[in-house]
Amino acid sequence: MSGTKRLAKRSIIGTRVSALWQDGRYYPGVIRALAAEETLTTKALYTVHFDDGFETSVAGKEIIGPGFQTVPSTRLKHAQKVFVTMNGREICGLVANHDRKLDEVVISVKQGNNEETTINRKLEEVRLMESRKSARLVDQDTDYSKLADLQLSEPKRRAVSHSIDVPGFKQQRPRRHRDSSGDTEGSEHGGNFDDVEMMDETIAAMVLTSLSVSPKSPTPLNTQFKVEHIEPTQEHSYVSSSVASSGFYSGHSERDDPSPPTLSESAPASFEFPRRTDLPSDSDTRDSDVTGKSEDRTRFQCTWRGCSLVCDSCNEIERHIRRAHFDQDSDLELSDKEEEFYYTELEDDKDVVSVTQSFAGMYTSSPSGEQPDMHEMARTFDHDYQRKEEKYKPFAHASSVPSGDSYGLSGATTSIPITIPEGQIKRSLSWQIQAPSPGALISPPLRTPKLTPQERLQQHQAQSPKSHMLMSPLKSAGPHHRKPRSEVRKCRKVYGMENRDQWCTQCKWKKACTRFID
DNA sequence: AATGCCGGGGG
DNA sequence: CCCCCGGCATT
Repeated sequence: MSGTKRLAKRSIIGTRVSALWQDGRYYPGVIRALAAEETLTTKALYTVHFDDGFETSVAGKEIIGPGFQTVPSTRLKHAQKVFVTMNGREICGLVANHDRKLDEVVISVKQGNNEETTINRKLEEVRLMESRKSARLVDQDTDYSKLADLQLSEPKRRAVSHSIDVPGFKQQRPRRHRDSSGDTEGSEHGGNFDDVEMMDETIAAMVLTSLSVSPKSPTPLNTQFKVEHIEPTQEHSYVSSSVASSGFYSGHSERDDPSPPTLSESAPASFEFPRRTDLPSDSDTRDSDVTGKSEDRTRFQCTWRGCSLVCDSCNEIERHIRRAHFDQDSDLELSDKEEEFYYTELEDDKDVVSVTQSFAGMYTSSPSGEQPDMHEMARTFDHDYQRKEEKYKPFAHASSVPSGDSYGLSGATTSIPITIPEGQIKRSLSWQIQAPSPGALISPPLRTPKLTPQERLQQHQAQSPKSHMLMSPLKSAGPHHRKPRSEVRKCRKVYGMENRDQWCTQCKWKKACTRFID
């Protein structure tokens, strides 16, 4: 009737999922946004807002949940929290051991009283999320599992309101730690590289030092830009730069954990943290992280969404990109130097660029807009998601958001109140630039003989050559109810008939696809 | 012919 | 609600 677009009940945004965290375990959370759409060479990245307040980008393949993998493809780590059905009831337990070969997951469960039992399940019987119950429980759920696993290290308090500020106490390190207690990973190694090595404290320290703690902010411009750094999930740029750096400091494992160990961070640290509320402070370190470095030379900045790492040499940055963003660290791949699509040189104008980008990187819950860098713009790929996200972002520029669809909002306990200083920020970035330059598309270097549904999906996304005008808000396309057939990115196409179970519900019911809305 | 999905069922 | 499907428009 009114809207041109009938939006589905659910899109990926807002989907409850369980996503892989740096510690190699999955944690419950909500898809917050598409952090980086599929490109020819890379997997889609989603911004996942974990129930415990953290937020980070996760590759689609590392997300379990409706619309994503149904079952983890890797070995479940010890102490991974899982859910299984036992006697018709869903119970929660911790993985004690997972034998891939035997397809056997040994789970230890705490029963009502205090007896602990172990059960064996097949991988596909194991869920990483509660099946039905939602938010409240996630939040409430006494994590028995953990309680006994390690003696509760500190009196935890429950944050009741989600928007309380924690003035003096900033969750400094947005990263969890590999279980300091019982991550007896060793139980059966089968050459599992899926495990995440913890980084040396030393190295971590170095990294942090070299990156984020430049003692002063040399650039005069910084002051002016400070404002822009204060809000949306600041940890974003923070996180990613350290992730990034870990990439080339540690040499292996794409997902190292560079943060220095903190004593009390316990294993799957899901519930121990006070809810993190974004505080408008602490902008300076990050500032320098991005802008503040030696000024006089060409440097390179990663333009990957959510990352704005700056490197001094072309090689470094490419390496970083390869490691941190492409899923591979082998140097052999990417023959055609695709990395160069993801970084940009910083020179005189770098101030603008980097600030802009870093902002774009942090945006998370602000209007999308990604590489606002005009130079590189010419060779952009698919910017389609800009439009999409535009619609899902409930907050942010109140002026231009069409309003109306706000269900993307994590139906759960975690919504961070974000206040964006209206005005300038938006101005300084142009959200919707797009440069459809068909020539810029390289033929995808596909090297997968057999495609999983996921990969098909990715291909599709990568290939679909769409770019039209950005929506004109008040203009309805026409009076006809059937809109011109949309893009070919529908569940059926993407997943194929064989994988019907992966389709979005709507597609199954022959309704309008909710997964690939356009 | 295949796809996308509306409108209209039934449980 | 959840699920199914006839049928039609679009490709």
